[in-house]
Amino acid sequence: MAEIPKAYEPQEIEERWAKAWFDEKLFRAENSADGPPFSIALPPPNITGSIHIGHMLEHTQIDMLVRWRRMSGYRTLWLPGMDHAGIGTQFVVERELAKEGIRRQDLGREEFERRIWQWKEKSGGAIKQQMIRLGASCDWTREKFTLEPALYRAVIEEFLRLYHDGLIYRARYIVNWCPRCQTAVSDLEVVHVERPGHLWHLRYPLVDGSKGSVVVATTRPETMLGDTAVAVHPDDERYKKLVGRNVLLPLMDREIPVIADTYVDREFGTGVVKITPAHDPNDFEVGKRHNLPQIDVMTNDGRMSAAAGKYAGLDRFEARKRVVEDLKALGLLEKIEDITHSVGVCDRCKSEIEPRISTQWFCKMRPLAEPAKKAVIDGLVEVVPDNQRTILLNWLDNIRDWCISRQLWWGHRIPVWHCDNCREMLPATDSSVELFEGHARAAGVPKRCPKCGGTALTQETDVLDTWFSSCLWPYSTLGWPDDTPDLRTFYPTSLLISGYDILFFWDARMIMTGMYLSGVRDGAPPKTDRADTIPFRRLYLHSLVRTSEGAKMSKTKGTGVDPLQLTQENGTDALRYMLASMAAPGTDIVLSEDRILGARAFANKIWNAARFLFLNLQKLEAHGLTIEHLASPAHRAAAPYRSGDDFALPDRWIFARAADVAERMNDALDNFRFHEAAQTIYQFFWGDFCDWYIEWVKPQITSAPTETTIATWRNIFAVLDVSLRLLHPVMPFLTEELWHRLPHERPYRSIALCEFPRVPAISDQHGVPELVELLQQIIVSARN
RNA sequence: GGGCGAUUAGCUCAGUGGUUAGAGCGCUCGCCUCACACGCGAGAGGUCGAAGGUUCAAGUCCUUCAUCGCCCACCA
Repeated sequence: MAEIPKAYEPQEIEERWAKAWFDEKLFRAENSADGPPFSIALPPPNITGSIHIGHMLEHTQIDMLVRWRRMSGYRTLWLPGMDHAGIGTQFVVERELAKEGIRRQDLGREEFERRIWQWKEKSGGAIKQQMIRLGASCDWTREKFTLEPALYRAVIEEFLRLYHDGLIYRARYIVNWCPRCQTAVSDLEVVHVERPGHLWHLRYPLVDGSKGSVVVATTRPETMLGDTAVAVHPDDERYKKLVGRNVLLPLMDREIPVIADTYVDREFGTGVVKITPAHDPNDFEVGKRHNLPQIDVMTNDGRMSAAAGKYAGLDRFEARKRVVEDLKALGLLEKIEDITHSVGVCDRCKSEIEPRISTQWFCKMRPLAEPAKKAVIDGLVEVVPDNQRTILLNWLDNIRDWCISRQLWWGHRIPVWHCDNCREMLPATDSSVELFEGHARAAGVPKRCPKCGGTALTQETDVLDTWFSSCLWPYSTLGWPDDTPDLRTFYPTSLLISGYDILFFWDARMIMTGMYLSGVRDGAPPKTDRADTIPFRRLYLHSLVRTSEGAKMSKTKGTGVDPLQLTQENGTDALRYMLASMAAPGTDIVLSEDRILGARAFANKIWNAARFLFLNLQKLEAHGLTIEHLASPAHRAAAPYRSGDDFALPDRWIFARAADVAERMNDALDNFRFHEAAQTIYQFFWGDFCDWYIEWVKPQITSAPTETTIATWRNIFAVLDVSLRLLHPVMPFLTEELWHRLPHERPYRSIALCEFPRVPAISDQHGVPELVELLQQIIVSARN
């Protein structure tokens, strides 16, 4: 095999195998062994661009486990797909359109949706190609997309069940409003950043003709235009006499009452709080208790509304400046304090979030959270690392209702119709969908209003939060709500691997909706085994790849690393190995150039060890010895071989080591210790097999054949074979290439369908490792 | 304001109470030895963040503190 290059050149090999695996549908679940099912749903990447290094870390870990299970005899399904990612995708497509000077409003809803579908084809296609190229052993015949008809139907089914059970309601409430995205977002989509700001102290005069006044403090002075009261603590002696009287709201010249409410902290500031029910969650509650008017002084795009009087039309930050200036001119600006405070910004576009009253759809979470909490406490879903379990339980304990409506154009449209005549709300009659311009929409359209008989019905324009559909993923992808063979075979999935950053967004909601939709109700016994209602039996939260400053990798910040470029330079297997070797549970990863180079050297080492064997074997062909004589599948399976009456010490040792390594790798992989699995096989292959075993047997395999030589040759090929199979989950391409250079019984397909090594080949190992270690020490001193 | 994690060799990191704390990279010395210089052989390098405590035994368990990072939280 003189054609074996001296240095491992991964590009051509990887591309060839990636294509072959895909074309042959090698990882279709039906191709797996007939053993117990093992299933994983891919956390669907957002179709907002392409794969980044964080995806690659996640996919490497999933793929290692999936390949390992598949090789260990499980009927294995790794189901891939993509998420439509409502707000995220709409954001990037709007940004693309902006380059052409187009706003989505210019296009209208339908045309804009068409543009996004085009984008989806492009981005989704790119992600799929990248995953294939990076060796993800998914069953692409089962690929899914959250907006495709079957999954659209699942979402409507979910909505209707929750709606009819009274868990989904529509209400006017304070929500997090993003003026850039012009939609409400959930609490989880607001990120808090510490920023320098000001606390403005404003003086509101009493209207009783006295010169008296109260001073309130605010970080958002422009909201004072919507104040409808000031509040003091009922037991605050300083202000008791003011309660029930009025102050004059400056700039608006509106009389507003002084009210008493225990919400006020007497110790903070002056002990007087301005109350703006339409722009602050606490004030909203206070306002409800005291029947205060709610004055929304802003518009959807973050400008001041008509209710803001002469400030109407101004941008909210411009209005802030003007309000402060005007108050100062009136002598009502008591003081300005410099503070740093936490500002909520939109997770997606980083604009400042405006707490604002708005009519939205909500999902009651307490009834969903309680059974989930109990299940986690009872250990029905194993959470790894364990400390994440506490974090999850804490969150479930403090859960609040979920704002599920979004004022977007991209997503599952809420399946409710409004009667144009009487405003009655009519949910879809069933969860069926129909195709419109090639894409799904709700088909269970109500025909007439049962209340007024009107037939002019208009569907709700809001769409659902992306996570409302994502949380069905492990079962909607298997055919739910239908009872399909896939659902019966592969559900609940065996494992969920996700980043801990989406524990609340996704993982927790999957547990909650999974249990609920399976019929688990708080206080009522479930129809099936409770564990079978949880979408996954184990939950592994993997680390995040961070920059050296600790920030998350981010494309928008330019700190994202393109894994394709790194794989071009170093090879996919090397990058996979590097990521695996750093993936210790519970600790985030900072990429290191050195570690990548080390992994690349390892790939090259494996290549050259094999090359050495094949080159020397060639020399033996003159003696009539072929690889079939030495390394046929039967020969490899029958190893180890005796040299004469007994096993040679090196043989005995290397097989013992191999068995030990196999055992440790099985254990490591079963416990998500990817780094240990990677380092164990590294140490074995390089430190034991190359540095010692090959060196020891070199004299025999480089000289003319004898019986001992042949036994040695057979053993060495058997060890190579075992090594390749042990390595395969982490370095699939290289091992596939080398494995195909060994002889096989036809038909043969892939090392990926071979058995993962498990059992020791030589049982009698008393004292061998110790003896060899002693020998190695003697040899080392001799070298000195 | 709560919670979590990190702190170990020059660097990046492993270390599941038990002999002299490990790896890779880097460094020093010697090698292009007919698989590999992405390599081979031999080395140097650590009071395991600080202080207490538990234990026959602590990098590992407990307490306090420091520094860094992350998450959660409606105090204007």
